[in-house]
Amino acid sequence: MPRRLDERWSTMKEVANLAGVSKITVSRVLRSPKLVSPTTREKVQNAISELGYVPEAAAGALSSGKSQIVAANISTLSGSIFLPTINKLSSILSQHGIQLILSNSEYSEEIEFQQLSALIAQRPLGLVLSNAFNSPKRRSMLSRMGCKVIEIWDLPTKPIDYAVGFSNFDAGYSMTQFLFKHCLYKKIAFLGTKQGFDRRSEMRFEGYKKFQIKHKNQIRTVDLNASGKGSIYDGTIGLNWILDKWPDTDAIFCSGDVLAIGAVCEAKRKGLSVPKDIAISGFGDIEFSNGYGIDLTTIKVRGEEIGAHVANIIIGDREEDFIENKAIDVGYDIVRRSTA
Amino acid sequence: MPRRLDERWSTMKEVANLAGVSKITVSRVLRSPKLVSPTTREKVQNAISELGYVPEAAAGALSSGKSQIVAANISTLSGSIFLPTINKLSSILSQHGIQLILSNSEYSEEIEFQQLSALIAQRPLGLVLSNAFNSPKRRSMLSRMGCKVIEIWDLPTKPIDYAVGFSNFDAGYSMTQFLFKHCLYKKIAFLGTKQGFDRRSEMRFEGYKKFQIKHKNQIRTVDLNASGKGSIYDGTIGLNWILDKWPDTDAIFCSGDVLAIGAVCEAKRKGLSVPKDIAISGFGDIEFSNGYGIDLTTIKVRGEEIGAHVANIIIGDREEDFIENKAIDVGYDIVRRSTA
DNA sequence: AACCTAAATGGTATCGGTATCATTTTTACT
DNA sequence: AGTAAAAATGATACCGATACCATTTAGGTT
Repeated sequence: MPRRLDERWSTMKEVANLAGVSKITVSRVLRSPKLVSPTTREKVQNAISELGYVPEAAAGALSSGKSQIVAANISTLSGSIFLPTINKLSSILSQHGIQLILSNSEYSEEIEFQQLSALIAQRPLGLVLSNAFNSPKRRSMLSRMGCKVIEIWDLPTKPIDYAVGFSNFDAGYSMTQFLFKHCLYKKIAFLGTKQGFDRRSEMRFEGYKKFQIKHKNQIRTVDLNASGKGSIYDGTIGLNWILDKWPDTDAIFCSGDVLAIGAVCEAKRKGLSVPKDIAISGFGDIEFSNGYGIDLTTIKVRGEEIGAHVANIIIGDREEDFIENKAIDVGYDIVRRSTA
Repeated sequence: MPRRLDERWSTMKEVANLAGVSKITVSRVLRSPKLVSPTTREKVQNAISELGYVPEAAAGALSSGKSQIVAANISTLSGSIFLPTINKLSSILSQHGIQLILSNSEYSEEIEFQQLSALIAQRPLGLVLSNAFNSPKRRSMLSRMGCKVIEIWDLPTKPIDYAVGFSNFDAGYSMTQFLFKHCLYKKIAFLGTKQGFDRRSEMRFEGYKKFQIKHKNQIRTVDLNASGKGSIYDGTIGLNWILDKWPDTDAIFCSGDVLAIGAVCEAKRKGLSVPKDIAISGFGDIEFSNGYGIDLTTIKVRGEEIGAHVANIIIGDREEDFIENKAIDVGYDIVRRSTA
């Protein structure tokens, strides 16, 4: 009894019949046309377009054991920080007929785990993660993945498989150093998430801390965890908290541009001059950081480049190239504009 | 000869053996646990966790004829306008074990067509489109989809299947009316894409035009097509072009918030007072529109609500509810802040 | 012409699940 | 207790492609 409820799409068999060949030949025309004679190829292609045949990915995946899917789990879509990466990745992959499955993990750990299972169910070619998942349960799942696991936007000391990013620790250290040594601010505070939600932000904080300790500077930071994830509003609050606690602060290093924009705005609202009264720097160099009055001093990250590298890893056949090059450092730039 | 190159994942058969049941029972435990006795269910669940079994989506999809995938093709990821919608959609779907495939169509028409084919190959449960695809070839493909086609962020007169959005035409008309009748600006210009790239923007322009014609007002607009897609920079240029051409313009309705922010900024840079010398309004109410100094008058769109509706349409079993309700209007709000 | 190699094509099993129907076991009721 | 209905479980075929091996055809050589 036929189970095809949906008769809309013709099958490879039907194409084969119309073209007067066997279905394996149709398969060859689609996957390795060079093995098929030009005459046959044309017959088959005519049949394909006549029937409007589109092969069913699930069948191909099952049969070949390889899906045409890449899964990306990023910590958040809002905030736009990952957009250039995702955009670029998706563009390149789609040119190779590979689809990108996107999921975000603004969830409890349990649900996150379910999500991971759901992604594994797709048996993707690659799994792109923006968060270092380090719980043993996760690591064990990931190491069994059987596909390329690519961690992005950071450089873990021990990548599961591949990593494309830069050192958030170094970035935090560099910016603090830049503010201290180059811009000559002496009482620098850090504003941003320091634990839990965003590990990359944590690492930037650690970089800040290291520099401050090394130079025997006071560590000035407030806890934003409860309130927020780096919104503009968080920036306005954070600035006030810091200035309340340490009124002589002369620079604030914000762990994200959005926070920084909020802080700049709030400083101006309070009648403070930026950077004369208080210098502010950010991280990310999102579109809004430059132009229209804000003109933020920040750290520019090459998000698109990360996406392109990830795509190459997934598509690349010459895996040997990466034997010792599992971690790609795309670096970052400190961009000095007018806020610091 | 076994073809399972990847022996990492155990199969349903292996789970069944370990639990001492048939594999169809394992399938039932996963898909309709109520049909299985509690005792058996537990045995099976133990086997599943012992083996770390994760079912293979491709096999299920092939066998059942239903994938657990929804495909979304949106015109652009950058610009962040669709983010709340995608975010919400993805969240709800993932709670139901459905994966979201994302592709963006910043491509030539031909490649776009290939993309559509690639999406069809996945036999998705639903196809979400942010652009009204109207070429006959596309429509014929889409009508054969055999899945729910959902157009978002606009309300086409004849939806292919479903539509969730609002009338961009009305929004354009309303904002113009608001500026004219409520705010009493008399020489209103429109700044934005008027053809080609973004149909929704076109429709807002048409709304503007209709109001202006009806009230015998002059239509003031410049062609941004060549230069841009609505960046901040486009806003700065656009403002100048408009003021060069019609120096007595007293209000500019920008077809997007980012453009509007650019325009506000440029106006201030030129020493103009906003809104006294020139009023500016936007569209979208993105996060950056409010707060920190910009405080833009704009049209607020309920992007998340759109995502939620889309998810309900896809998940909803009670299809009857939608017999005559194929188009859901989520509306919009004009938000008056300080720039107009 | 005979023969050999390479190119082109086909037959069959199989991937890992689910649909369908059949069978067994349990429950409920006269 | 006997029997019908319901619940639980299983056997088998099948979804639509590809892998593997076998076979046919074309092309070139001596």
